[in-house]
Amino acid sequence: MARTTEGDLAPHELRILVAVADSGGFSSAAQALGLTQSAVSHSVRGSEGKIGVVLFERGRGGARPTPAGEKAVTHARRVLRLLDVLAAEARGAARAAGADGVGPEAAGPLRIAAFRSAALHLLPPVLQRLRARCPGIEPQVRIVREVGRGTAGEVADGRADIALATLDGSTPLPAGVVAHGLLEEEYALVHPAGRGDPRSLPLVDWVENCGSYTRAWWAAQDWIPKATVEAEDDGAVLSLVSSGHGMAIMPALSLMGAPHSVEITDLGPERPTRRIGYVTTPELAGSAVVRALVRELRAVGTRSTAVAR
Amino acid sequence: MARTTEGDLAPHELRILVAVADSGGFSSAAQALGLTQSAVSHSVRGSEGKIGVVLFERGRGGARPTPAGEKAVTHARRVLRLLDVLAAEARGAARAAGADGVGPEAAGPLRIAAFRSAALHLLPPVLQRLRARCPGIEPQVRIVREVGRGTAGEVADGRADIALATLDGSTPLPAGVVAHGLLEEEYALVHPAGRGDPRSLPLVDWVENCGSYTRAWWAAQDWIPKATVEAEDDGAVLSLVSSGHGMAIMPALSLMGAPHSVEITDLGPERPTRRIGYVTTPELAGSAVVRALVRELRAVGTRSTAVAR
DNA sequence: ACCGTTCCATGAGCAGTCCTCATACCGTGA
DNA sequence: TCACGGTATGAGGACTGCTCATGGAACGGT
Repeated sequence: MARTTEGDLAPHELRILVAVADSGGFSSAAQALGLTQSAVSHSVRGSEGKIGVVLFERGRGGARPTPAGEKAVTHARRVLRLLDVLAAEARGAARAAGADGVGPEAAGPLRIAAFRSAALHLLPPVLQRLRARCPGIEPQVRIVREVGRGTAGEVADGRADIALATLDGSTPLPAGVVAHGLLEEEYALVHPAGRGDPRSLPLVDWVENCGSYTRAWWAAQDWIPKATVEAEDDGAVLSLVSSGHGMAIMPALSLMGAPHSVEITDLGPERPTRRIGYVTTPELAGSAVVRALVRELRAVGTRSTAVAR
Repeated sequence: MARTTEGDLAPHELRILVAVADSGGFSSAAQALGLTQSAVSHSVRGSEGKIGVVLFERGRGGARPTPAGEKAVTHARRVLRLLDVLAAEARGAARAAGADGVGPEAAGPLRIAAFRSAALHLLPPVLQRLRARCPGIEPQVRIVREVGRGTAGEVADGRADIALATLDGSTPLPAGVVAHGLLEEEYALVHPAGRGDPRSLPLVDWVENCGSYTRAWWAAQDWIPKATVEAEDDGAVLSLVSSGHGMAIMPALSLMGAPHSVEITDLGPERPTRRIGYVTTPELAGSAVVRALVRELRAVGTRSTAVAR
């Protein structure tokens, strides 16, 4: 008799599944984990035996997850994270036995995914407060471009615990995550200082800038820019503008710390805005570390929503 | 250097932690798991070493979890359950590759906690539909008294996947669970048939009956019962009433299938109601088995909210 | 105060697990 | 055909996790 169910997958087996999915092959997964290709092959075969299902299609280019494999890898990431949380919260509970709520006892690594301007201008004060209040938390910030599934995708795939993301209604959230709004960020016009009418300059745009926020505003204007040039990211846009090569409509966070060679003008009461929020997984939303960060985000984020350097 | 973090806990270690917490001692846990007391002792010590925290206070009479141990055991139950779900969903995905949504491919055990009247009168048709649609799911219903943390506590502690609970605003939900409403259940007056004015009889109450639902209604009445007697549960209440020893204000579910020796009278437009909903953990909310049950709950629950035998 | 009971702790030894090394296999492109 | 990416597989060694046997500590009855 071929026993179909043999037992649960051990953490190291889960890690191997995740590594194979991430790296796209047994050999590269082995390298990433500091193991042998053979060990990975044996382990995956063993996991498949335990579940009773083929998890990866092996081929010339490596290994690709089957539908069952996709499910398994997604869950594997969550289980691994939950194991981390288990240890971290148990340690925290031991430190401050009895004290309830999110206090200094929250501890452990906290993986944050953020788009560039949030990581540069929104997170620093938040993390400073967090460090002061919960010294046991070790925040790890990873900058992710807000393209494709963006920062929220990192959370959905288990690569981050919480993401700072732009929440527009048009692009739907990945499945299995929850989002909450933090602040409404205002757009402003930025152009070279002391150069007269910025309308004569080309508009500089960048890939991550989601047009849906500003489209309505443009439609209400009685002029359109003569030309549009595309830059790598919002930092490059600002650099282009400051050197006099164009003007741009940029969100407040991207304009923090802008050089004095640019002028920032308010777009008036009808200015476009975009919604910034955080995204996390439901099972992490209740964990002490995530709750601690969210509290600081709320405390800091409610101010400084307007344009200011 | 004493390395504080050594690695993740393996499933068998988690199982041992849970068994120790459940059985209240190393020896009994060993017996329950078919292991030696020595193995349990070694394993727990190893887990404590990995986390870096004492998880159980040992003493005569057995072992009791420390606060850290409580957290660890709760998470352990969830991790173990998530591992089950991983395997079950991967198998399901392999069976119906590509088909999305909750279909017949959902499979595996589903642990349901319900209060008495819900288990007796609400669940049967739901489970019948569920069985027809998802034959692979094996529902396990456990009746839990709605006292203390009630059915929701079972979910919070990882002993159930989903709970049917009464959602009143007064008693807060345990941390780390999510709840959704299903139906508004109406209270009605039940009294012995053909006995004249029920107001002359004592009011029968029972422990699980949360007074907060009916308090406002009682305050609006121009009479109060002469006496109140307490019964074990709603079944006992109904039995007392049917044998002529009193009258009661009971929710609709408890009155389904009431004998003809009792008379049920509507309390009018201002009648009290209580909210019935389900409670689950965030990480299970997206799983196929839970989603399948919730869909049937919604389908069945939206009817039959009024009193009817 | 003694003993018996009932817990948990600890050390030694054995069995199974998991990793590595070496090698075989398979499909592709020059 | 050969070289070159990939994975599969078999044998052996280190390690882990279990059991057995024994020790220690705390209580209760006498």
